[in-house]
Amino acid sequence: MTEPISAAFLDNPFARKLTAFVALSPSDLSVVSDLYRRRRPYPVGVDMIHQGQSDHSAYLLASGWACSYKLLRGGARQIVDFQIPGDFIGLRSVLFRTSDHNVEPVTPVHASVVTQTELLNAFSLTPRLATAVLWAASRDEAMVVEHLVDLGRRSASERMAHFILELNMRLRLVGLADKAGFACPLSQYLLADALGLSAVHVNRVLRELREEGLMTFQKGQVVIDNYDGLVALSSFDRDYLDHDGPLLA
Amino acid sequence: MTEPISAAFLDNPFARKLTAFVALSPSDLSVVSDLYRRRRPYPVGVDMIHQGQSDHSAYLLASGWACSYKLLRGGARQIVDFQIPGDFIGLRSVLFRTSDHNVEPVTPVHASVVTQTELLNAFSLTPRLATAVLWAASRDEAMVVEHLVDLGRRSASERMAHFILELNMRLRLVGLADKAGFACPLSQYLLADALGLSAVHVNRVLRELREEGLMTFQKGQVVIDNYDGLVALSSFDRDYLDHDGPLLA
DNA sequence: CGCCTCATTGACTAATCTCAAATGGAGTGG
DNA sequence: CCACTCCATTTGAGATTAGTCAATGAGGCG
Repeated sequence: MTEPISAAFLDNPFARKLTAFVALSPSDLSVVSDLYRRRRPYPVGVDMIHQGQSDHSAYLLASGWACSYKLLRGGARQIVDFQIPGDFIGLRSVLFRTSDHNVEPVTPVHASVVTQTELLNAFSLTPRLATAVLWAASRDEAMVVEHLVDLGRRSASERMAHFILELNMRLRLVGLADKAGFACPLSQYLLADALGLSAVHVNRVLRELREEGLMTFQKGQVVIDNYDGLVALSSFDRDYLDHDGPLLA
Repeated sequence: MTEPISAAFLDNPFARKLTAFVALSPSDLSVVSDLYRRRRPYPVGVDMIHQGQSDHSAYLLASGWACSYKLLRGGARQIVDFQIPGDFIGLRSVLFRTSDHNVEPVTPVHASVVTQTELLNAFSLTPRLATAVLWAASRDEAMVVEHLVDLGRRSASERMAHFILELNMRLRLVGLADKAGFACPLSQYLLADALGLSAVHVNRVLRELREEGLMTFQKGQVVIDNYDGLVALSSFDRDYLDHDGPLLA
């Protein structure tokens, strides 16, 4: 029941993302397509992964956005990362049992559950797929480190610019953005929790960037008015997003 | 040439750390001891791992402290993590090829180089050791996430308190600290680069914590005057430091 | 001694937060 | 269709946190 490769490629962001790194074989692609076909909806407001839970399943995000975050005493929260179509959710919690944070949908989401057994099974059957998945995991890790640098050493507007550029690169990989902009369902509160700012200040920063002709984020749409300007402002260096792959396979 | 286990345990921080997680067999311990015996000195001021380098070797830190960091345009730097005796340096760069940051000694260091081949070899020969090492890697990752939360959502004094408590827990695991304090070779500049603060503000925060009877950091010595007070201030939760182990082995 | 680096402190400045209020859809019930 | 509510966005004013600049001290070392 293998579909034509081009079809799997077109509507399956996961296949699209992974093939950007390794040339997957038809049998690899059919595993991916099987997973993709199994997707179910998850509503906003219900955690997909909850801090400290023992059920270590992972998800393959087919459509919609999610975020992983930690809550602090006092109600504050820090968003560690956003997940977009094609991303693995909770991969580390399956590989490493590190589910010390929550994951919840930002928009209504379609995702396929992957159990630990299935994943390890798929790894032994399709080593190239395993390689590709581990590559994706190491890329995620590099993004967390870069996020840490953002919070520690960049100003609010640099952070915002850097964040938007990173998101843009990630979305382009799955065909959901181009250099001119993309649809973005994140509220200013979500941006604030990710960038370590207050929502009020996020609003001011967005206005500032708009008035300087760099980018416009309104009504769920990011328009990049001056790409090079944003790159210069945030000293964005895309290297960390397309490094070499993993060795363990 | 296997040494008595107690000897390996006592002067080898790496064995000490790993045995806190899995009971290593005599043959596991002899592998660890062999590595430990191979250690060489590395002076302060010379990078052990340099951003973008292609030689993907890792180090086992036997004595001294190191730090991994990223540099920004403009000279600012962000320290991602400190490495203390018993820690792996650049483990991820061997497993994942993610050497997108620098590592340099903070004090004169003794460490053993581990090549990729050796590591993978040791993994297949001593699976329990592999399990233990991957556990350590996933713990490191949890620390990076917690560090990110620090920078994004905690005030300067909360950050400092949290940092000191985490360091304390880590050092206790290798017998270099107890609940009352520890020797700490970090300058206020290093603390600043790790905590995303200016050195001047680090100094003020330390004074404040001292005056409030919480902790005293002077002359390379951290004295914890009020442990519970620090825990309360920083909402420190040690769970992320002793979670369950990895599944891949 | 002279030269470092690190720690300490004060005075001032800049970035960001908090509080508060106004605006503007989008949906909902009547 | 209108009144109403809810929620995200927007803006202003003032408070707070943390940064910058500058000067001084204290210890280590050739």
